[in-house]
Amino acid sequence: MTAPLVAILDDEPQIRALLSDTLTEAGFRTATYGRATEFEAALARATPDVCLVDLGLPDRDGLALVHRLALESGAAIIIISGRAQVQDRVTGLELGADDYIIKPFDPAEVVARIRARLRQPKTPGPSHDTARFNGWTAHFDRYALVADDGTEVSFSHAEGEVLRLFLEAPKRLISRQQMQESLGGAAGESFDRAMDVRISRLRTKLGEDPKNPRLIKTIYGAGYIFLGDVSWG
Amino acid sequence: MTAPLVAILDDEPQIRALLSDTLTEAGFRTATYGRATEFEAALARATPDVCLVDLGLPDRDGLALVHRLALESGAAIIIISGRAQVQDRVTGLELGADDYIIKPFDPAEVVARIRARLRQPKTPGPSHDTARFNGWTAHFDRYALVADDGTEVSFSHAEGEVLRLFLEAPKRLISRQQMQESLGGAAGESFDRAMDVRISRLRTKLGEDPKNPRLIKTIYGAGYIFLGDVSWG
DNA sequence: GGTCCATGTTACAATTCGTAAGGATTGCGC
DNA sequence: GCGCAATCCTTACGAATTGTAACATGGACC
Repeated sequence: MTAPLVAILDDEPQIRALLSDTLTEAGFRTATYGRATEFEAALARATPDVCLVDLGLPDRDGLALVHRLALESGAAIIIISGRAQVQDRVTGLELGADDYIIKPFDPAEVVARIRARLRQPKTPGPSHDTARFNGWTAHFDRYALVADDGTEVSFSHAEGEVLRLFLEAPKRLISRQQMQESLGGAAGESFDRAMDVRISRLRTKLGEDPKNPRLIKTIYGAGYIFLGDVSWG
Repeated sequence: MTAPLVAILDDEPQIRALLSDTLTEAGFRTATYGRATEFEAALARATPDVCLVDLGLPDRDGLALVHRLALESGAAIIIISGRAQVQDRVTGLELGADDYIIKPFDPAEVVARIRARLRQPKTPGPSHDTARFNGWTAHFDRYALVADDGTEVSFSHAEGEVLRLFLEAPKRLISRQQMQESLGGAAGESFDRAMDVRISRLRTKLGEDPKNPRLIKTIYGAGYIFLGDVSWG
């Protein structure tokens, strides 16, 4: 009976240290991450029982990450955020978070709320895993893209990873390295053109004009950016 | 599929009315109680899915009631209290409450937090031996699959193991390794194609189109995923 | 213009998966 | 024990996917 593992995702080192210390003291194992890509790469190996997620991440839309976690991971998800508006809390919870704690927080309460989550059995209920954008609807559970006119294109796992990365951080620059970390998993030496191929294939499935891509834009020397108005549902 | 029942226990009629109205609007059934004795008497008849409990009750120690509920009832327990000290929250949660909301509260957040609790399954439910999904009913006690039109297909023990694994985690990715561990038990060296065969046979029994399986999807390089709306009975 | 280098695309090979066929094992009835 | 049937694993080969290599394209800079 190993101690439950709590993953901590926050970009502020001080918060990470505070949470990690408190939770270790309370008898949990902890793993801390400062960036979403780092966190996601680790998810493939270790599966935490609880995830503490800060919404103000530099490299990813935090809510989209929460949504994905809720669907794919069996872990309980607790948002810790400085955004204290009721609307923030409601959307966070609706997207699949199990609890929402407001900064500044009391460590004792965090521990109590984690324990409350661990008392419950796992297995989050099934829900849809879809995102709409510019005439398309991506069904990640079915691995299919459905156009508004009804035509359906299926995509593979590798293509879905790329697509998901884009949809989780729309209108934001994604550097090549970031992408490699999120996808390849194996951290960084072997120069990889595999990603280009993935993107190429995804582009053709989206019906992009190679000369003038509207959705997936290449920023020469920097990375990629996904233009498109995404709404998860 | 009846709406979830939310029990509301608060001594202030105004709060009761506010909560009841909001929750009814949100699609829940509600039952309101002003005193603990009244509430406890009702528990014998109706079993609510969620209990909203105010701690400041005139006729009973609220925390003791929460503790008893947590032990005896399968319902999710949410405390709504004016006592805002961290210590209050911690003890409330430690005693078995699943959430703690501070007065004054925003009704929308209450709804969101109730929904978050309901997303979790109340019972792990391995005791049940039948499950319905997408036009089929699986009878694990009889090793038979019954279609809605009455046709019956029997399945073997090995096939049943796979089917049960899928039905217990619908719409979730099940990695190949996970499956081997759950089924074969044989610790990790000889990678088997046996599992593929099991799944293949199960697919044909479910009448899946090999080119386009709708229920059991293969995720190349990752595992399998069972799509389908499962309800155990 | 020309050159360099990042990126797009295509073709091919390696890996992974599906399924049919055969054989091993188990259980049952005689 | 023997025959038979059911179940399940293994083997073998075809199909799908994915990464790699090779080549083509196009921007940046002079």
